[in-house]
Amino acid sequence: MPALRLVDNKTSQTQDRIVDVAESLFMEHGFEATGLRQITTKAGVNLAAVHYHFGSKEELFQAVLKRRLDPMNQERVALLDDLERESETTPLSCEALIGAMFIPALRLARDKARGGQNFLRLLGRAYADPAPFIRQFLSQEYALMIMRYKAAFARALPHLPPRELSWRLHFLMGAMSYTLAGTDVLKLISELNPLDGEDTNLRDELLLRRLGPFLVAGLQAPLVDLDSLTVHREPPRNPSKSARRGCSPMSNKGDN
Amino acid sequence: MPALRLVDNKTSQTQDRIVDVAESLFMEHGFEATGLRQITTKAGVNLAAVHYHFGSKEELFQAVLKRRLDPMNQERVALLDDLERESETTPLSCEALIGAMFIPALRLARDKARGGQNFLRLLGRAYADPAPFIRQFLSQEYALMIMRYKAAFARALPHLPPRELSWRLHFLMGAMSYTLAGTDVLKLISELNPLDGEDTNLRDELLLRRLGPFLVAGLQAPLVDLDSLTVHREPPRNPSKSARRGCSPMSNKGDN
DNA sequence: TGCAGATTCAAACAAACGTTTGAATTGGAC
DNA sequence: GTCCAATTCAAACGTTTGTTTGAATCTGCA
Repeated sequence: MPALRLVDNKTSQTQDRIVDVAESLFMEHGFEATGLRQITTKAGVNLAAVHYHFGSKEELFQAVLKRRLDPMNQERVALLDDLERESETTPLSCEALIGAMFIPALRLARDKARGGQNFLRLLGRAYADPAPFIRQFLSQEYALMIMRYKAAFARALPHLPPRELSWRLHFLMGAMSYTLAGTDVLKLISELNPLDGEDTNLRDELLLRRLGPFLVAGLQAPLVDLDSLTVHREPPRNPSKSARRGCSPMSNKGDN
Repeated sequence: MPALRLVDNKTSQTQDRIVDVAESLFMEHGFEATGLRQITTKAGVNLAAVHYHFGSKEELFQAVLKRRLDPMNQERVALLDDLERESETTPLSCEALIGAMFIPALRLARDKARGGQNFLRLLGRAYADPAPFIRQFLSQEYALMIMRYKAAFARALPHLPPRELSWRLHFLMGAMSYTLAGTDVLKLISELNPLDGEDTNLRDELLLRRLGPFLVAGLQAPLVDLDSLTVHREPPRNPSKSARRGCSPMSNKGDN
């Protein structure tokens, strides 16, 4: 039984080819539906090479994610470090924090021709996967970055109670990852952008200028009065009344 | 070869058991990773029953989704019908529209003990699945509802250009589906809610009171000036400048 | 040249996959 | 009781799955 990855000074060509092909196939068919034989055949390597270099299919999957995820989150933290170093006294703005979170992801999406965009779709799939080894891997992979940004947002929005902030960041991550994954099953943005295929930097800037204000406004939304809610066990006979009841309590309490 | 589903007056017990078990297993392991033998064994039915009643594994999957998706989206449209009938003249508020979209989904999540929540996680997986038969099925399943609400939001936010509205609804669906799926890989809302296990109606109302204002504020965010953006091919040497540059252009143009 | 150690290779492992088949069983209508 | 259709059943179809094995090949150092 050969030792795993004893030589790491010059990463083998075989490993790279496997990870490259695995990334595209995992993205296309998902983790479970992708066979090792598809990967090794398309990569032009022997089937046993996967287990020799990575140990198992699961570890190969983690290697695929780790290769791009680690640099992205490190860049996010580095940007936050820079921001905090430059403005030691004044708290950072939500705009700056959102930009620092979003830009590394966009840069990743743009990287390596089409590989980057594929990776983010693969990441979107991994988010929704309940397999323990994936969830555990992802949560540990994001732990540091999330902790840092959570603290930074708490300073940027000092009036928000901690739990309210957690929820709003939850919504933020939802909108952000949904947008980055770019699945759009609902064909909401079907009207094709006339800038498609043009300058990607310009497209990214356009996207950030749309997503940014949406998220900033959401984060800064006025606080609601959670105490005044009344609960009804069963909705009343008329469904329309139930609907109106359901949205009216969103009325806010103060003006922030 | 027996005809498929010729008798539909009294739905067979076997079909229901298959769909019930398939829903929980598809949710747990995903479509590809779930074997028909797992389903039929756990359901206590014969292996061939799946093909007899549904035709194939793919059609079984669609049946699982359709069973809960159809009523939910029909309820959404019905609520919108009621709202529009009641206030013919004045345009509907964003709060009302968001509530009408969200409440049927919450009611589904609460339905059938734990089955509902499982279904929404399964739905979250299906969103991210690039398999053509899933994407085609979902987009046709949502088509009518999305069209109706898009038009309603357009009337509620008449100052938004169509493309801007599409993007904001895209962000809205991202936050909403991410929240409904309830995966939370990033452990953002780890601080467990003290209301856990208590009245679900109250929990739902709380959730809507948090998500609603966030989305309303996002939808009503001031318009940005998309013309004034300048594009840089390569980010400057100092990464912090790149970060600040990335978030500052979010500054808005008018006050809506 | 010769000896390791790292890597690749073809081949096989048991197990599970979706699907099909044809006979056995069931349930009502006459 | 008989007949017909709907349904269930056990068994097998041919593939494909992830993983393992042991020998062959390659690479670099003495």
